Amino acid sequence: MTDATAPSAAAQRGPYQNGIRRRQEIVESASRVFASYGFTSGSLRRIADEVGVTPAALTRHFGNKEGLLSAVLAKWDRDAQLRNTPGIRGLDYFIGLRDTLAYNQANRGLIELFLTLSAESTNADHPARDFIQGRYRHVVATGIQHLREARDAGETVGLDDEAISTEVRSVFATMDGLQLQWLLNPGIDLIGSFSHALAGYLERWTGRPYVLPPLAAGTD
Amino acid sequence: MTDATAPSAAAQRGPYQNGIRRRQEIVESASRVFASYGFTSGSLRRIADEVGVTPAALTRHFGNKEGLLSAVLAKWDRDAQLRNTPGIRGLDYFIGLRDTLAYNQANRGLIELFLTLSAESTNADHPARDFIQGRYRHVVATGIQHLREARDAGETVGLDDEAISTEVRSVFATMDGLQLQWLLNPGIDLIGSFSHALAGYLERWTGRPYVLPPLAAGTD
DNA sequence: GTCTATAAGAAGATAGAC
DNA sequence: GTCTATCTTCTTATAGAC
Repeated sequence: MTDATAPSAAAQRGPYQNGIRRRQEIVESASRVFASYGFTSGSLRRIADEVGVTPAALTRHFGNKEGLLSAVLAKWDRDAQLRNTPGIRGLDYFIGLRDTLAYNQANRGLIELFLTLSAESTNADHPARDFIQGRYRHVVATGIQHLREARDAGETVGLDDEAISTEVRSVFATMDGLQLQWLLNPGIDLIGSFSHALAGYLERWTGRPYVLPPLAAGTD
Repeated sequence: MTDATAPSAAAQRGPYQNGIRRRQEIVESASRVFASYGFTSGSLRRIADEVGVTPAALTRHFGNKEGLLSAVLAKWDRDAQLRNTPGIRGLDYFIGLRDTLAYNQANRGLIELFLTLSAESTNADHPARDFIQGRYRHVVATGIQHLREARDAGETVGLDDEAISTEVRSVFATMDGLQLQWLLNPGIDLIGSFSHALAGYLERWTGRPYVLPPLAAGTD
């Protein structure tokens, strides 16, 4: 396929334009396939068929299958960084987790990819194990930092460092577990259930009833 | 399925003794392999190698790979029934979840199997999907029943049916999420973290501080 | 850059010997 | 009951044409 469709203005006639777009297509397709079938069972052929090329084109672009997985994880990390809003701190960080959940619900593949790779990473020699472990460490560390900040600002009652660590882990556990339930049964109210549970955590931390502001619409 | 009846006293010299024992060995090995690699990626060859037979022997016993999975799930269900202690009701049921967690921690393969199959069952046509969905439905229904019983006995404050459903789902979500964290990082205090979170739920339900009795030793 | 063709191997499953 | 041998299909990866 020569693909000599010289596009008009925007597309420069530079030599690597199509290759870059093709790479993006492949990474997006690979994300879907790995999310659905896992890394081991998700085949290069299926990805290639989705994109409309042959498996040889994939190994050409990414060296081998693990190289493609690395590209998928790198993109995941990059996208997560972009969604990160640095202005939110302290207890507001946890309230903002509902927006994360809403985003995940609208992008089901993200949850599937995390869960599938986590399950596979149960094996010590899985290529994504370090990434998954590191990502969890980072998320928990961030949560701990924000809850400590809230405590130091006097917004909480009776939380020592150990309790903070446990509470943060429990919040993310509840979040992950509800996402798992939603994957298996999309009929459940994911946001509502988490909001309910989150209010419970906040009430315990602050020692007073907590009213959650409604979810901002259009979080897309 | 033939499902030969259990041999009465000592090993009768009946003709099927070795076959039955061999079946058990295969199912146990398959549970381990499916837990580690998933159903799709866990191969008959690996299971056969573990047991010390050829893949042909496996298909001979169970028809095909799905038949072997069915046997694994059936055994899982049977074992779960045996651990079920029918005397525990109401709020005590939730306190008893810590014992379940302790058992799971001592039998890591159980958690791996559930998580791996859940992740795979994300695909609508996975052979274990109905089983996993049904199992979750059953667990949630049981929890709802016990929490309602506690409410009707006047042990809780201000819980309508919808809140009960949400609370029960959140408890199991926290449990599953902590188990996932423990699989990825066995260094965390699984029982302690869950006990802490569980106390929070119980305090919210009963409206008063809740002191959890220590975990019974030797839950094996 | 993507293709066809192909290598080298592992998968599930079957047939028939013992 | 379990074996060996074999079938078909699918896997990742490479070589070379265009």
